[in-house]
Amino acid sequence: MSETESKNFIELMIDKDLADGVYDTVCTRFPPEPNGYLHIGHAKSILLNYGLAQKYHGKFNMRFDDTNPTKEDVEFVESIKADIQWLGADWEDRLFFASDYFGQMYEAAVKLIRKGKAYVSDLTAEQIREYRGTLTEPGREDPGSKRTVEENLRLFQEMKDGKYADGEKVLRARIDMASPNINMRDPVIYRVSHMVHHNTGDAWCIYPMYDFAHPIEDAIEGITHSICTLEFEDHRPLYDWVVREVEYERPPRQIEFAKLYLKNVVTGKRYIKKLVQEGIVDGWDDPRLVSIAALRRRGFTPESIQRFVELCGVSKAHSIADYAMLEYCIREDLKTKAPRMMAILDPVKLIIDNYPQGQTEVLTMGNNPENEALGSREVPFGRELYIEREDFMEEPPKKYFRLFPGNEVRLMGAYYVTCTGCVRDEAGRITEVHCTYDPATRGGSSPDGRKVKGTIHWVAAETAVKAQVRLYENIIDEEKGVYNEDGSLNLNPSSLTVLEDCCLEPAFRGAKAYERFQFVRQGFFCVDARDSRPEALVFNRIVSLKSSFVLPKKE
RNA sequence: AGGGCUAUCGCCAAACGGUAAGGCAACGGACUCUGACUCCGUCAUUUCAAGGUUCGAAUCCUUGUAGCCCUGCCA
Repeated sequence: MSETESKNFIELMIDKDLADGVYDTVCTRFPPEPNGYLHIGHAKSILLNYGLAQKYHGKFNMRFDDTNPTKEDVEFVESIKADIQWLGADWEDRLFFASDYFGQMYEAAVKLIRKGKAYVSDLTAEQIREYRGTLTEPGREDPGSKRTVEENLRLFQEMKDGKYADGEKVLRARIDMASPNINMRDPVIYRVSHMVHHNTGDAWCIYPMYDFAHPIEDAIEGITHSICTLEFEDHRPLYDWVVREVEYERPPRQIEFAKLYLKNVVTGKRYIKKLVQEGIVDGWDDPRLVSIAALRRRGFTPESIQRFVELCGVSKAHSIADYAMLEYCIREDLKTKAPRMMAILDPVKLIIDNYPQGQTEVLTMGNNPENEALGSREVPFGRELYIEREDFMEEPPKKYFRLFPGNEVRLMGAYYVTCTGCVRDEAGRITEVHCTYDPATRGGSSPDGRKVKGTIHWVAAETAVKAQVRLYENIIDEEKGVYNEDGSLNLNPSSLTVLEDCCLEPAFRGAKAYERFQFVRQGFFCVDARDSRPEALVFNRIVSLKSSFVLPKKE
């Protein structure tokens, strides 16, 4: 529970800004481009920005950075909004679109032209690249740079009026063609693109570039701290140039932090798109992926992701978090929140020989021993049960406390049973395990106070819900990457395992997806919210088996 | 190579010149109606390296080394 009191470097910067009177409030934003689904990495940015606004009693804005219609789609704005809401970041009534500022951006560009700080270029994209120079050589002056203010004004107006084809002309900021920072070598700030924009339709045929648009968006909204990822560090001088030249008072400050990566997890849009296209996963929300939608479908809670992001911290060091940390967070969160029911994934029959033939009874079991508020449920019990195949061993190794001939264990919440042996088929496979029960131990405790070392879970055979269970493992890429260099897939096909003949207790039936979280001895399982087929319950393994759960090795 | 950034335990990450927090993972042990959970204990004489300044350095200086980012009319 004890939290680290130390502040991250962004908070320290904010503290200083506040102390120095640079700002007197804090306003942050999350500015995604609506061109794909959000993933766990975005969650860090969202929660960081939102959290900062909360902590400093400031504001958090939601803004779609939709300045490039060629890559964007409304499909994504809805999914992004839904994901952010689900994560718990509240933008209240401050949902913005960069495209709503196109008018102001245009005016800002005109202002720059008037100040002699921007000019229209006739160069082609290739020529601009040539003129830009290289990492070690300075660039050359653009011929368009010589134009007069009036000419630039006229040309830019004509660009806006649609006189030019895509690529025919661009507006460039006049900064320094010899700058060691290539972003400062007269960057293009407006391009012609005759496209229908999802928000502004065909109102515009010129669109601002990110480097020009973003600082203006931030300034218009009164953002104080514009937090972005490390790769934009080189753009900060340009960001500062724009807010200075457009003459905003109290310009926002850009601060960069390191992205969140997960070890061996695929987040690249390119790869995921390919996985979806090739049908290897069933969509952007396939539980094996780490998009927000996938994590949600898989049963992660917003709280668990908040916790995870918090645990990861914020810094400028490139880092890759262990998936184990994410698992820890969901385990912690679900531990007391989720009802726990019994499910047998690899069933073998357990027959209680001294339990009256035909008799059944109903036991009441608590849904979560750590949280009584979750109530209880009725669980049918009978002479024939299913137990986990691994809960019986004919010849147990040392420290094996479950069923073996002569040993007494507790059937969770039911009775003590003593194993008497097993039956095998011709192939030698165990088909039945036999035992006797002690009627005096109903409920799972003995009046004489004797103890048992093992407790196992079970499901009554007669009422068991037979299910096909799909266990998902992450799509991981071990070192080599998801795809080999030749484009072939490099994945472990076992990333999806289908278990047939699983047996679940009746309480599963009719439960809402969220309520179906379980412990099955060693893992959390969650019914896939998307799959409602009763005969094919879909589970996502959230916690993989740990070595300590594997049977002890024989010595 | 020009510029920018980063280097603290297997993984995150504190420390802001005063003598290396914490979490995850791992490993012991106790407890337990889920071999979970919980609890208790162990886990960096050392901070990329080498020098220097200082009573004192992860923190300052020097010189190296390694990794990441930048040559879109993407964001």
